[in-house]
Amino acid sequence: MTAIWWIRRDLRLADNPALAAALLHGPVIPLYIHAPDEEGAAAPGAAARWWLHHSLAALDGQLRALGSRLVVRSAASAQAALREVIAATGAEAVFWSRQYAPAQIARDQAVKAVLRGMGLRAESFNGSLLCEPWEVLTREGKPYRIFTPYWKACQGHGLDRADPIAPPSVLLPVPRGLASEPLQALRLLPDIPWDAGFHDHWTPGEEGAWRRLRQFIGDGLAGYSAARDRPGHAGTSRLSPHLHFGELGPRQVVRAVLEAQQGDPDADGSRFFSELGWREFAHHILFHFPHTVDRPMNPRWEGFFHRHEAEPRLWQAWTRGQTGIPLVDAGMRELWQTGWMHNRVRMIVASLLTKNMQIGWQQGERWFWDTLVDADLANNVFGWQWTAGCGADAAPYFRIFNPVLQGERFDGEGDYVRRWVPELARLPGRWLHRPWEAPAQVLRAAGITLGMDYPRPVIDLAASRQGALDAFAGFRGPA
DNA sequence: TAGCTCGTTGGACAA
DNA sequence: TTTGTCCAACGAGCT
Repeated sequence: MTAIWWIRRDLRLADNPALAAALLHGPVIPLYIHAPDEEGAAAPGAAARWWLHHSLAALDGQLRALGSRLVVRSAASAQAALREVIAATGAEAVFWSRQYAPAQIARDQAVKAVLRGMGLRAESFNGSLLCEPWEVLTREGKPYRIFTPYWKACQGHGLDRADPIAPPSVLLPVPRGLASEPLQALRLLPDIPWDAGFHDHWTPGEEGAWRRLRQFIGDGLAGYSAARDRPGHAGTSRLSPHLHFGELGPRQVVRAVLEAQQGDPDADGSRFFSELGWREFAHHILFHFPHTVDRPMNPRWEGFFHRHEAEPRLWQAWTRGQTGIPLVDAGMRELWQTGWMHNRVRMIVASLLTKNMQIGWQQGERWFWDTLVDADLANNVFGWQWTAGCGADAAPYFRIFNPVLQGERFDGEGDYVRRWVPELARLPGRWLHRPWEAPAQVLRAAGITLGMDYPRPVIDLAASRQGALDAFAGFRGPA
């Protein structure tokens, strides 16, 4: 009794409950459907499409090694593609891992109803979260809005509830006649080769994910709490794109870290786990407050973050890493060249855009969406609203990052700025994060003419900070 | 129920 | 240089 494994963002064979259900049912058709128009705001951006292409290729390789292959279809709707494959194969069941963006939920509900109406088994599984959003509620049965109590409750359910499901060791072949499009036909890769540097930093696919996880556990876990804040050092796990595409599930990550902890008393996973917790919380918020896709979680801020929507000079400087503020430029260039940015720097560039520049967070969110390989709707929207001060965060509005002080505190050696803003490489550390204050002879000795080799700041940090504070204080919410 | 405490990631300024 | 305090007011979640 043939079953379709409808593959979405669960591009792995190990610990995959949808695949496991399909295997129990009978011969499995691994089907990837490309129907981005259906996904709304969650349709992958350019950098994520690059990842998706290579991850699908990797999955196809794994499937072929086991005797199967990936079936790829592009279609106007997933439902249409599923019907075609069902008609061609006589499949009697479809299994998939859940997604949590509003458009995806609506699509899946409709698909499930139609398939069941046709007499098929249609079931969805939790393939990407530690806790389903509806499992973790306050005692009043309402969704949490504050991280700490949420995470406490989530952990109370047990992070390591079930044993991981082993990957299949062999698969039955997909029927010969069942057509599949070549991956290239999906046109996921960029026309202009801006992705040239990506391969130096990333290996999409389940194998690459495990290599990254093992590397992190070996090198990074012990010093994680302190090292994670320093963008110039490889102190973070860099698992975010692997998790987004489901090449690893968070349960597998938890399990691997717990096992490592048993053998090493220095390895304390709790800080790292709480980062997984933020990922969970972001999905929890998106599920329970679906309007946050493009509107503030708190309606009080409706209409506030739009004022300099069309300030092209500031916007252009920000996107291109030419603001004249070294840490910000380093981050934006790291993003452009690698498809990723260190988390602390994400907060700092977002703070500059939304507060100092007073450009709407939605604009920054969409830029990140297109340029991050780990772009994840729940995380991205959550992070931007958090920084802008209109999301699930109780912090006061006067928290505005100062990119100079942040640079001096967390990139004191200047490794990060020197790497991504090489024109400043010869500037002494004392001036590296504030080149506009450097004496003329220091700049000369470093081979820098401000305004020529490196921009003067496009915005006055102190004045714009005050401007943002005034704007916040003066805003009384929508009428 | 009503009250209490607390809120990932900060900055400025004074001492 | 480091440390402490303040910067609004609120509302979530617990007791």
